[in-house]
Amino acid sequence: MAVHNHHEHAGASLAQAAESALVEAGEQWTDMRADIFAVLATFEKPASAYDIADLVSQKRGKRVAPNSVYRILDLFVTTNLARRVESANAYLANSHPGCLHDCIFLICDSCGTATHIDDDTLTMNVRAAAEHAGFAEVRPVIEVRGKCADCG
Amino acid sequence: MAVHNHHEHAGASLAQAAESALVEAGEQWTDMRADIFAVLATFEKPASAYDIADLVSQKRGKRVAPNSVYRILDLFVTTNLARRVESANAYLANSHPGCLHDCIFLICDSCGTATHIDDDTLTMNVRAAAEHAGFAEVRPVIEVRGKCADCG
DNA sequence: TATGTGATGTAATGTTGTAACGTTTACCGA
DNA sequence: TCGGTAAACGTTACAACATTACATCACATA
Repeated sequence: MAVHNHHEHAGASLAQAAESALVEAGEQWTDMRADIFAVLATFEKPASAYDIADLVSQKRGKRVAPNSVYRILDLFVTTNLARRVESANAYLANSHPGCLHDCIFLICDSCGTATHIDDDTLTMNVRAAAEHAGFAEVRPVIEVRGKCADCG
Repeated sequence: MAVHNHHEHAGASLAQAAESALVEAGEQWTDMRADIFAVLATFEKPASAYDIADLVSQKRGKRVAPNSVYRILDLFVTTNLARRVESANAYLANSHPGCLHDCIFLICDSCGTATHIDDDTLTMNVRAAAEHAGFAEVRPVIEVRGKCADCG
């Protein structure tokens, strides 16, 4: 089992960490980005770009188009502030930005909440298998749909 | 490394195998289903429901609505004749129906073609990790995006 | 024939994602 | 202070993916 130390952030601490990470990546921490990150971070379940657009629109009292949200979500994903959950067409805030991982997401089909596991051994094996098959620049997508402990 | 014997089917043999598997599952092998499976099986890349709808429409000389295609694709997925590739919003024919697996898909971001690996040890580890976290009835989604050998 | 069931057809709509292009803002050097 | 530039953001339109509700058809059988 790979050992790995995390800071699991939440709330203001998480926003702080996100800001640092983004600035470190040479990007700006604008009001819009802060708002979108804040909204994203309040979700337990993967949030769709449209969900976020609605909430940010409310928050600002002015319509924010999905389009703008996608742009910023893409930025967040490439800078590792957020993750896209492919099997849900939705996004999650990364609770430990600045720390690079292949996450394994667990999504409950019943209540929709998502948690994640970090198991570097496992994800490395997946990468290795793909590379062995001749793939390069691999980006593993490892998600597990199922029924969570609460819904069991 | 888990040992596992497959029949990797192709062409008519694959259609045959699919038909048997579907009938075995207590479902009918209709013309429509045969056509959709045939079209799906010609693809190297994951095929969207709309792609399939277009081709089947041509083949039949009559518009087949996406709706009908989705219905049948869902049936194929539940009976293990086809797989959904979550990260591509598309489907692949299962080249060894009747044989139950958690496949690992490798999708090339450059040319779009998909291959798959069967590594039961690896997928069992993913299942185990999810179950250890309290999840039940788990369905792993393991896909790797990257650059295939040909595009490298 | 009447009735039930499963498969398919039709139409409408909802959801997710992108493209193209215009406007604003922040910052920099003259 | 004045333009110039580039990044961020806004607006509109549209493309791609997916579902819902309901109608119809074919076939089996009471």
